[in-house]
Amino acid sequence: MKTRAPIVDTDGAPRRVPTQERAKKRVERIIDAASHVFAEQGFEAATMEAIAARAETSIGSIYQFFPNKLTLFNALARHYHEKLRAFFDLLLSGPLLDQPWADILDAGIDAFAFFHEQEPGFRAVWVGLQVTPEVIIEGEAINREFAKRIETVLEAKLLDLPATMRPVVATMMVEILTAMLIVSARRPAEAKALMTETKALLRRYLAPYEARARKGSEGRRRAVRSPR
Amino acid sequence: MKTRAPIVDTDGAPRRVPTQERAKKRVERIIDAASHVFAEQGFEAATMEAIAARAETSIGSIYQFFPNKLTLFNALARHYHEKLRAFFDLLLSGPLLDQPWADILDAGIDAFAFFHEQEPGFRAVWVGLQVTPEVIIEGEAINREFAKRIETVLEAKLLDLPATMRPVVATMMVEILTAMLIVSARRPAEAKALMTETKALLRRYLAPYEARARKGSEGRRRAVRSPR
DNA sequence: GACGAACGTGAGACATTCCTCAGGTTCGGA
DNA sequence: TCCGAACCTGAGGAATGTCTCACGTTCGTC
Repeated sequence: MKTRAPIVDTDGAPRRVPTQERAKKRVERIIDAASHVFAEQGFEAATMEAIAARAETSIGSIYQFFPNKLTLFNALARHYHEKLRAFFDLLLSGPLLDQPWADILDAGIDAFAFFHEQEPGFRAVWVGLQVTPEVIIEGEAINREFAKRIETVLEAKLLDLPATMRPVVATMMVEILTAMLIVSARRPAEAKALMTETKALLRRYLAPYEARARKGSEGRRRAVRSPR
Repeated sequence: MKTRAPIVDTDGAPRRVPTQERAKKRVERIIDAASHVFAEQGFEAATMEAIAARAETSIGSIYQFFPNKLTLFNALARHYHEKLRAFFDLLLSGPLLDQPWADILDAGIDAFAFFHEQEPGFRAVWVGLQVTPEVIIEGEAINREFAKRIETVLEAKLLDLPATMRPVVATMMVEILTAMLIVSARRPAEAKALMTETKALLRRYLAPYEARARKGSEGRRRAVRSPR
């Protein structure tokens, strides 16, 4: 009989949780290796053996902590989602929010692009690229969360954007930025031009929603706007 | 899900070409079945057996005409590319080109969206979704070709858009439209709103490039350039 | 130092898939 | 009707992947 010590529910399958420092380090190495291999090969093509080799450990070790391949991938996804959350908390809690909306937009795009190319496995996680449907659903959640954050900025900065439209506009921003970052990654030569255009495009898209001082009275009703 | 044997695109591999009517019909059935299975499962998850079953034939028959899985997929891609080409030839040779640019844009988006949701396997082919890197490269080609076509429309209609910027702008249009169609497919409830926004977004993006009556030269209508 | 728990290993059980091929069937021209 | 070519079939070869498990090692505690 074997009482498998600390047992935890990792996506449904029971697996050991690392308690010793040694094991924690190993799990870290596995996640790091996985991020590279998944990024380079895609989910399907990536093999557990390749990940084990890159982590300089054995397959068995991986299965000590991750019950299966998909769980490992999801762990990786969660890992990046945490990082991204922290990243944006930092970004939006800084002095950036006092800037004009167009500057926030540019800075946000730059920041996201930076994160995008900085983290190896991030793209494999963020996009549902080369991945099973299950994972795409997982990815959807963070997309929506990201959009929600953008909504709060929209609310604060684009006073002429009706509240009911905020979700759609935020979704557009997230999806378009994501798409263009992927395209940029596929075409390094055009990447810079494409990102510049993306900024211009989003600016023009959002411009009509900026509450600006209008001279004279028009027949159209104005959105409520708070004094600043 | 798993790739046991090497998947290589041996387009030059010796394979029988169907001569009898019976075989032609079979090939058609295989392609049709493949389009459904690939669309539903993705490239990796789709199995040749599933395709054979759906085509109501045997695995052996598929291999009579297609040397391997990737070649079958590429044949499917070519199949859709043909269709898409014809579709756009029709669209751009019609009376549409005499309309204002914004109307062409809307009509083009609608048409593409229609094609997108009409053809089952098209999305699997158009997007490199759930597919090996080899196939993404293949898909890039048609993306660029599509962009090239858009460039000619830009040239004719958006006279204030510098020639040097046309490639970038056309690429933006293709990639953004594609991305939004994929998102729409993932979120049916929001699809309509997203497509409406996509139109608005692209209009605002392109608006500055419209040659409009400027002070001094008022009254002269926008010139519609004759085709080369 | 002793000892149990946690940890690490990797050969191999098991599963799945791509693709082949030998043998049978159908077609079409003579 | 005959016959060769085209066609069709599906069991199985070969390859490769996921995941297990029995056994060996290291750690933490007393």
